[in-house]
Amino acid sequence: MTTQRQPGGEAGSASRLRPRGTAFLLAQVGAHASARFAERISELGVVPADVGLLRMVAVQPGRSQQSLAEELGVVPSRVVALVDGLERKGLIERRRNVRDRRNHALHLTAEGTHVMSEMRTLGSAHEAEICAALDDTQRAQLAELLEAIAAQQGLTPGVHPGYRQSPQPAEEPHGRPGS
Amino acid sequence: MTTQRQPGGEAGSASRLRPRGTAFLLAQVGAHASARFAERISELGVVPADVGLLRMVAVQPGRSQQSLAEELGVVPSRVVALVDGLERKGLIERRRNVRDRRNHALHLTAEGTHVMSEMRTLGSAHEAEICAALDDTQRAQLAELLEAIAAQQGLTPGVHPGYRQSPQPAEEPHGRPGS
DNA sequence: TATTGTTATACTCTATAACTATA
DNA sequence: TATAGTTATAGAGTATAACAATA
Repeated sequence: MTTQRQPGGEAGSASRLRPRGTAFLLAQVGAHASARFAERISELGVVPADVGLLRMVAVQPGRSQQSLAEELGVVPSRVVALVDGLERKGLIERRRNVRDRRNHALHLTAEGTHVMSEMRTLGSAHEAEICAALDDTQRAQLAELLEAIAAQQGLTPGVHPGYRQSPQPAEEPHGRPGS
Repeated sequence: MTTQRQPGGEAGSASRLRPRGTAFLLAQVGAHASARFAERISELGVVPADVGLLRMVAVQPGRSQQSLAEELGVVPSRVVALVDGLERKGLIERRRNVRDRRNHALHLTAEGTHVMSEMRTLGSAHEAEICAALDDTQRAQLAELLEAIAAQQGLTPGVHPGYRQSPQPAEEPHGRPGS
């Protein structure tokens, strides 16, 4: 079937045999990795969007919802929905800040801490699965290249762009399936 | 912009110690690439989901909706919606198959062909933007590593997993004894 | 009866805006 | 008046299932 070669090789005449660009490969493999990760964590009862929020609260307990919204790049009401879900599942709890009672300080519950630990285990398995095709040297190489791109593109470390609220273009409805 | 602040920088030793996994980086950079691509093509009046379908019809004119649904991994009704949109935009047309009148043969219009050509230009610019941090050798290296992963993971060349209908459990059925 | 495509419908996700309670 | 959070609402995206036309 398609002869996949490095870009920069011979410019394919037939679009059928034209090698996929690196950017497409990134999107394709990245979406696959996301989907597989989502599958894995579903057994913990959480969705991908929960994970980043949980980790932020774990790293910095007592954070306000506002600050999370800002760092994740979503509107506050979205954080409400996410925290609602996590609270319902018993992984997180809201505590009124005594100094400013408008503020909700977020903390992991014992169960939440446990889930975070489980998540680390799943994360390792996930990592192994996705990189199964590569040896250690290649993995290091890949990580280095990706980090260079991430830095140059101005991505926030640890924050998945899926959180970012899509700027609604004037004309076309936008959108984007998987990612 | 080169060095992004780590959330909880000074205090969050835990997240500092352990660099993001390669799988996460893949998901992050991949989602970013997808989002930027979506932004770019929006000026052509199409969304990412349109692109794969357009390309398939371009490569193999006269295809049935059924065959597209199968290859993309979506339900037929989804193809109806996509083709509806593309037909409304004047990029594609349905022609009744004379032999089997149940069948709709899909073809690009002149405008559709033009848009495909524009898309190739945008694609090159996109590629250059995403890989701006890398030199030619590194780009080749990256493509090679990604192709190895894609092949080992069984991804269909040229098909973005975002199409695939994934059993998305969404917000995990309540009642899940999270305690 | 089986197959291609379509319509009707429902459900999830997520942003906007109005609202509450503090300050 | 300003801020943290919440609720109400609306729109896009996408699957399921019933349906129509054709074979």
